[in-house]
Amino acid sequence: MAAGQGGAEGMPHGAPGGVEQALHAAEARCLRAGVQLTPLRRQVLELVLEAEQPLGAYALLDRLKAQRPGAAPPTVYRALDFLLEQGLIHKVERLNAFIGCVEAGHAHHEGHGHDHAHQFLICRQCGLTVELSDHAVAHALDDAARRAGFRIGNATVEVEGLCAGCAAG
Amino acid sequence: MAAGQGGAEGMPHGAPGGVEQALHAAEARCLRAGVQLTPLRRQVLELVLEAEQPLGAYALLDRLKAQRPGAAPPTVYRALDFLLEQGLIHKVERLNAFIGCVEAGHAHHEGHGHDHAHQFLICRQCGLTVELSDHAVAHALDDAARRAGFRIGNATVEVEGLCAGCAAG
DNA sequence: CAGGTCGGGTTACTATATAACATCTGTGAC
DNA sequence: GTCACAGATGTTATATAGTAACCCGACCTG
Repeated sequence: MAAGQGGAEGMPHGAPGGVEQALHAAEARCLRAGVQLTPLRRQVLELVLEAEQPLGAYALLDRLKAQRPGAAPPTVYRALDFLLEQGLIHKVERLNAFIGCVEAGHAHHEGHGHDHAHQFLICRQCGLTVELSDHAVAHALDDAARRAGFRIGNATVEVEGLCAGCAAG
Repeated sequence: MAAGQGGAEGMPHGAPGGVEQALHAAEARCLRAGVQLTPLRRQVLELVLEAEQPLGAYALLDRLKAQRPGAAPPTVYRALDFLLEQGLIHKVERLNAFIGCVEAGHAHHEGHGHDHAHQFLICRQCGLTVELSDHAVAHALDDAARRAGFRIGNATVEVEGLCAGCAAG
């Protein structure tokens, strides 16, 4: 929970030290939700969290095979579906890839977890992907949708651009 | 908010009468841009515009085959790439599908066309997909991205929810 | 005509995702 | 104990989405 208490906003994923901690938080959360973070699911989550960038399902599958030779596409997709449902990871639609949810370990999200407003910034050059939880964006979107008569559910917000480093370089 | 003078905002796609008109606008626009809206590209655009919902590339391919028996995946993908570049259609990432751009025919977009801020509202029940051009959303996103040090490019904003009809029914 | 660009045909392939069925394991009913 | 069930995973096959590479013909230009 600590890790990035508000410092999480705008942090790149894959901060190496935080992985263990995030796994423990995920365990606790699943326990409380009454669902099972099985060894397989935990392994897949770990692979996602270890990566510095969003990973595709087949990239995950390749890595998973090192530990589980028998792994096949359904193996990884089922684990990913579970992790998505629990709000432990997100899918980046533009990349067909998966990334750990920065907010997953935060106490104030536990309990309603898998629905927090989030946005991704994706650097077109270096691939850096940053998760935001910008309230103003979420609110504007909510507003616009309501004006159009929509009752809104999950939103996919992904911006492609250049990160500070690449823009400077 | 020009064409349809505010009326276009929030309109469902596929208004049947408008297809011919949109095709003519597209022709004029391509002429001005110095690019060719060839018969194939025009056919694909027509198929996209005729549909009431976003269509996948292979659904388009099937329909295209009625007119062009030899059509293959590259046939339709190349046409779609062109139409995307010209800003005549959009891709809905969550559906891997394509839909006509509501703004394409608007005078004030011609000339810089393919980059206007847009958002989609997608009804999870009936599939109704509505395109918005909400300034507040675009601005909030721009802001948030700039604060994170990103120079922003294209944004994908897609909200899944329930349309007015389905929420009422 | 030589050489270029562009649109499109054709073949083959890669990548992403899911269906359907089989197996195993734990739990509660009886 | 064992029957039945549910959940998780294994296994095989297939569906869907997207691209690479090469060719050819039309057209334009020097």
